[in-house]
Amino acid sequence: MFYRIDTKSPTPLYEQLIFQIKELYIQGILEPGEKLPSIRELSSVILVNPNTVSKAYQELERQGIIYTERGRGTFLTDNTALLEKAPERMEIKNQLRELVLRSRRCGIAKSELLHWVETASEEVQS
Amino acid sequence: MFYRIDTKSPTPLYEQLIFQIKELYIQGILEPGEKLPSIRELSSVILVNPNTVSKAYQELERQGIIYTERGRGTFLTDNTALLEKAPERMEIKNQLRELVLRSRRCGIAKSELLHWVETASEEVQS
Amino acid sequence: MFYRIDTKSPTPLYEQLIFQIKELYIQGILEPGEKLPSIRELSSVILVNPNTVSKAYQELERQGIIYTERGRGTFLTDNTALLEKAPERMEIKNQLRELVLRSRRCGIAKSELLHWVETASEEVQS
Amino acid sequence: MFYRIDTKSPTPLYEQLIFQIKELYIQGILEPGEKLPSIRELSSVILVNPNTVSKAYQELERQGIIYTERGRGTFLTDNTALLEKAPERMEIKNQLRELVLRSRRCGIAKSELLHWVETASEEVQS
DNA sequence: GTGGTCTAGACCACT
DNA sequence: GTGGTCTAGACCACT
Repeated sequence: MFYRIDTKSPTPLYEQLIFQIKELYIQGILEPGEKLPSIRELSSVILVNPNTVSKAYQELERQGIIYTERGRGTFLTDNTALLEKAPERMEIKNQLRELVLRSRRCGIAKSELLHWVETASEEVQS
Repeated sequence: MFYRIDTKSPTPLYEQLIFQIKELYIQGILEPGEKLPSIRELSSVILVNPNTVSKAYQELERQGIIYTERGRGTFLTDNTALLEKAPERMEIKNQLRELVLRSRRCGIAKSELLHWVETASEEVQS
Repeated sequence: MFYRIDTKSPTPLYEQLIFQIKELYIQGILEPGEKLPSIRELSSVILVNPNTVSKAYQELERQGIIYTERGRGTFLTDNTALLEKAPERMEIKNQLRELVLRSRRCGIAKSELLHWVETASEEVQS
Repeated sequence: MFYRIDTKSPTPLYEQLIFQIKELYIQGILEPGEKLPSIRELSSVILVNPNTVSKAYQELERQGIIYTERGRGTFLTDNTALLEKAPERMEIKNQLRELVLRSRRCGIAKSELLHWVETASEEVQS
């Protein structure tokens, strides 16, 4: 199975799930229209509380990545916007990794990088 | 005064203080050997509990940025290693800001960036 | 239960906890992967404020002895480096006790021993 | 001058003074009967509050190393017991330094050594 | 329930 | 006055 979460990571489990499903979708492993596993099924597979899976699905629905049909299940939308941006996402992700590497070499702590992302995000927002 | 914290930010107050003092030090506004305001003084200036300032000072001491003299106060060390890396720090910070901007344009959420920094950090560590 | 602290000792409570958990781990009484009691539980067992236990846990995490899973609890890492050094630690501890005994016989105060350890540590560091 | 104190050391200034005067006495640099500098004089030389010097002198007097004559000054006693134990003191000090070195090599923190000295002292006392 | 952060306030040793 | 430790208790996100 390709769903996997790391309970030791500082990233909340439900966010890990969100990122993973998005990633699988962008990489074409999951396709538009495809049915996702039910909350109970997925929670038993990845050994996580059903509430955690539910929270992830709700957020994905809010982002327009999935939709639910009462009684039938949860399905991936045909989100072309997201798919089109896949290459740029990849690039940003790689450049971020590059920066993390350089940071390590000059002794910048992870907490500092995270804080810089926070502050830059706030500036951009306003 | 140049110390300021933002109670609305998701970054913990004590971390904001750590980052700020480091930044002031790197920019040369605070100089090696200089005495920092006492815990009580600073806490009354920035309207924060003394324990919060204390936590920040203790972490800075752990990082070798400051040292304390019992009954006398807290002073900045002569941390040449940190000062020498100032330009590269600046550059990394700027490139990070650039990435945040680009991310915004293609709809990547802040939480996603934070998670990528987390995962990249873990990979680098091992 | 094996957790116990001495409020009359000059060693801070949180340090006593750190030393004790490390000791239990090294002696194999606590094992890698094992879950430590929750902060609230332990604090109620040893009659200490939760913040004090928290401080000890955070320092142990900094030392790589334990890790925390958000919302789940605190667990012992598989710190082989520490376990391998157990015999030498034991030996050093014993020889230290021997020196303390001899010191007592020729009227050397505890404070003097502590100071010698301090100064020797500083010399070694540089 | 041979009196020197280190304000950055975690050892209290008045204890540093005590240790230093004792050391100078044991090494024969200060001799029995010799007059020590007055509190005001010494405090101005080593740039320390007079109260700190006073506290050191009081403790040395309590230990029978010095005595004061009202209006004349402070003098070193003829403490043969202390002088006779000088070689063993030296040896213990050296062995302690050796242990500190070994500790460093197997990652034992200074705080741990200090704690072991504390606990061993308590055991011996009882 | 779990740990993380923060406040208010006390007490202590050292200067 | 200075930092260090500790308590009591609140609030938060995550599970």
